[in-house]
Amino acid sequence: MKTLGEPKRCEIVRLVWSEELAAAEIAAHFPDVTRSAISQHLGVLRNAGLVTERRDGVRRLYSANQAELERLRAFLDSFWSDSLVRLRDLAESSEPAKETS
Amino acid sequence: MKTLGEPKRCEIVRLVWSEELAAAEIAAHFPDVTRSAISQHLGVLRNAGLVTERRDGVRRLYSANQAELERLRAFLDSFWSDSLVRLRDLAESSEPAKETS
DNA sequence: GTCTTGCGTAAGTACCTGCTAACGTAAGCG
DNA sequence: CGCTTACGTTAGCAGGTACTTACGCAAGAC
Repeated sequence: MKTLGEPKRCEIVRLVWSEELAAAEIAAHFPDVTRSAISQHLGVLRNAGLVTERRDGVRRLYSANQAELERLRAFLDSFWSDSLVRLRDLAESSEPAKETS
Repeated sequence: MKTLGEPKRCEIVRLVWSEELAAAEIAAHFPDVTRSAISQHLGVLRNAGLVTERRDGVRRLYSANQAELERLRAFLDSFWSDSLVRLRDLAESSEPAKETS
């Protein structure tokens, strides 16, 4: 979650979500920073397991790790749903007069 | 999103999601850090609009800003659904042989 | 008034991080 | 072999940040 907190990394994941892209192609989307910076971001994403790397000759193709991203999505879903459950529990315990005879 | 990337702030939001808590009560959940550190985290969360503050005499009660958190949830949902849409579009454009006469 | 309680704020520090510049490396072309 | 391409990696730096310590400030209690 902290990894995707960085806007550039978040955008990189979106780029490689549906299509495999080479490092240079990804870097081309960020004209304001050097390829080196993007390469480091890719290293962080790869280390976090959010993207996978595939070698094609001299190029390195990156794509999103759907499984890991689905895990993150599940965690975020639980974050909200658990909280809503607690909200409901609180509502039930604070307004018991309605149902109690 | 970056704000919730910090584990302590994430946990604080969970704590005040369903019940209003005073600053000292929140700090009590983090024995390893001083109240000052928690107070600063609360400042960040308040600044980000994720929690709201209510004065009660000398105490300050914090609760989660449901509206803002729902906005965040919507953004995260769009993050995934948009990506899935792009995946589908890609699948359609890369396998047109099936349907094309 | 003084004292305590509950909290925010300011200053200072150690650490982390995102960046650039320069270098290293493997693949392919001649 | 050298040369280029497409990368990663390292060193170093500027800025951010999470933390502690110390202080300030309002609300009651007395």
